[in-house]
Amino acid sequence: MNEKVTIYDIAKRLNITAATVSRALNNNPKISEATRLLVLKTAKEMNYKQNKLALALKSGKSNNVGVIVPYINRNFFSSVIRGIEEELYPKGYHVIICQTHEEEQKEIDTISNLLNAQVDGVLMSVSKQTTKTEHFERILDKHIPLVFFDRRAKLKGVSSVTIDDYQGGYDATKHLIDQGCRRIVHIGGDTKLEIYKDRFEGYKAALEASGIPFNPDYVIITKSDTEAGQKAAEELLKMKVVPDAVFSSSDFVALGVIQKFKEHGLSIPEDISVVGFSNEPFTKFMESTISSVDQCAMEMGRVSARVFLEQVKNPKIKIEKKVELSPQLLIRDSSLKK
Amino acid sequence: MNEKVTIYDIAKRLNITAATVSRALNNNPKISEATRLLVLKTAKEMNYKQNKLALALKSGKSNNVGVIVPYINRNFFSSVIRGIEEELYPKGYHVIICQTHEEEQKEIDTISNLLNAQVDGVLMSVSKQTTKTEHFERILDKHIPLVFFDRRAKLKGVSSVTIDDYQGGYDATKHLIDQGCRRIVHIGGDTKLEIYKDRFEGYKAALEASGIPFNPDYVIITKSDTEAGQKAAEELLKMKVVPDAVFSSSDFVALGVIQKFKEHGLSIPEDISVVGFSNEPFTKFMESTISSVDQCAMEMGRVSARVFLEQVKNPKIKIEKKVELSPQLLIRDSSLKK
DNA sequence: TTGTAAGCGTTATCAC
DNA sequence: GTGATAACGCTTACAA
Repeated sequence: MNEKVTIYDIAKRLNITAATVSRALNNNPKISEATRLLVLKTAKEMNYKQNKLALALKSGKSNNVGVIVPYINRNFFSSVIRGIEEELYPKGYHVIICQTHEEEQKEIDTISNLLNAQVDGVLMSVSKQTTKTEHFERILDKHIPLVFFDRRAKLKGVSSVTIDDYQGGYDATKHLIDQGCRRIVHIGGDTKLEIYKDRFEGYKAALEASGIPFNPDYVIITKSDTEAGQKAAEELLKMKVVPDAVFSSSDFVALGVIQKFKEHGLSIPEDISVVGFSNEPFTKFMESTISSVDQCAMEMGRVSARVFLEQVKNPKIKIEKKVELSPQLLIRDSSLKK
Repeated sequence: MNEKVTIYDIAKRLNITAATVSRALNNNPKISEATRLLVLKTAKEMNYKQNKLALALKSGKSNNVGVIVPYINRNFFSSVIRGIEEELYPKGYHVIICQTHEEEQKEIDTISNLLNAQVDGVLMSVSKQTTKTEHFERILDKHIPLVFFDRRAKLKGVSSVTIDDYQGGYDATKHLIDQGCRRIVHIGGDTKLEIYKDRFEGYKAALEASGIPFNPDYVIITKSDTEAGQKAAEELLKMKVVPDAVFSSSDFVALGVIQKFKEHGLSIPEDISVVGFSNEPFTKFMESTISSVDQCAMEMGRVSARVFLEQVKNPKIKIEKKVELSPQLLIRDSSLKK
């Protein structure tokens, strides 16, 4: 009972041909109801399962999509992937996971691999190191749908799903201003990445809208971990006039900042208000919770999947669809003065 | 330049046959060095890429493995998957992700799907709802390697990679005893799941080893979220003699317990010590950190992948390999008295 | 309505 | 050492 049953086995059993079996199984109209039912019945009896690989080779469609992220065990990315999987599985697609470790070369290799494996689409978030675009073009050359989520490459004709990072930065900063803060620091990431640039721009715009002059000394560009946050906080503590708020593009950095400030006896948010970005789970589990901007990760995954499905359905039309989800500012203890 | 190049195209160009091209590409010894190099050169020139699907159909090996978890965006599972991916990618395997949402039917469907897709192996953590084993046997019938990680089904002849949950429960409880606690509560999950049963057994064994009588009233079986922890804490607060320690099989429950206790003015760990399980990221980010038992998620993924590789290398040998990793007790604020 | 045969891109087994 | 051919399991013109 463990050997593979093919349509030939069914055909042999019924003294018909494999083509007929195939037609019956695929509800091809050009077949008599009688044989159709008979085939279906015996197929079930014999425990026939379609070999997707043969189908894939024949049709050129593997029913697999590749999803490429820096690291899969980062909450944001695993949540996006969850959304993608939940949207695509019911449509018969399987999700192949690949990690770049933020390395451009690995991204290039991975794409090459996925193309060899004949994936029907690639959904990805670009690695931080990436500067080239040739490997993306190789996907487009093959007319395979490519969808960027969150981090996209500068490339014409490619769809993307992001949040409005500018708005996120604006809202966060505006909220701090509303709380009475005036000396608002921004700690961000490398502005070569659009997401960080946009958050930074949103920050500046909010300052300007409130008539607060932009101070370049109040901007720190650094990595996205707790340690970087602590170091940044040390810098801030050295200033003649210590800032009264921090808007960070990373929750981890926000956490590091808070830790260091508390260590120095400052109160959050009374002395310094802090808002992070990403709505990492820990921000709401902390004893004193951290305000953050939610990135709608699962929704981003779902929407990315839908954009892919649209493109795969209309292969001729080359649409560049840019979906921008609305980020949500979550105001919590770290920035809400009583 | 975007159309697919096959070995036939190369053959045509060189006026040789596809078989020869194939041999050259696969370093088959029965070929002259001259043609080998020539083929390799033109293959590169023409930008030939092997079609993995054709190879897969021919060989019966897809170079894909299915990984099935309840939810991919749970830190533990995404970390295991990261480990699996990092171990398997260099060996040429792709990881296909599937989620069961803890539903048995979805687990059954998923396995059926993966088998149709001719995966070379299945690595999985069993859903909480699962009671049947037929769907696992279908994998074994096809002689496809099956590896359980963390949660395994009761099934002979299947390899598994787990942590020593008994030891984890023992260590956590012993630590609480060493801290001077005597009225130690255990909050666990459904003991139908081996992991919860083992942690519970470890707890009991540690009590016994220290001559502390086991008290059934000190055992609460519940779900694994913060709310459940808060409810459990309320029950404990109603007791005539309030316990002095809690060992929880879940970090989320531990968090809920701590929140509720603090709400009632109790100090952690002075009044009640708490140890959780899983080493969820938030446990070490909290202002007052939570002790927990680390489950070596990434390592578990790596090892699971290696067990799969072994089995796939020796298809004849039917080994039931049971790897048990050592959990690591991480003592933090919530249980360490000054 | 059903059968025949070609083809998807490889590799493997024969011959030569 | 190279070529011809079959085979993996399926779908689909084209015939019948």
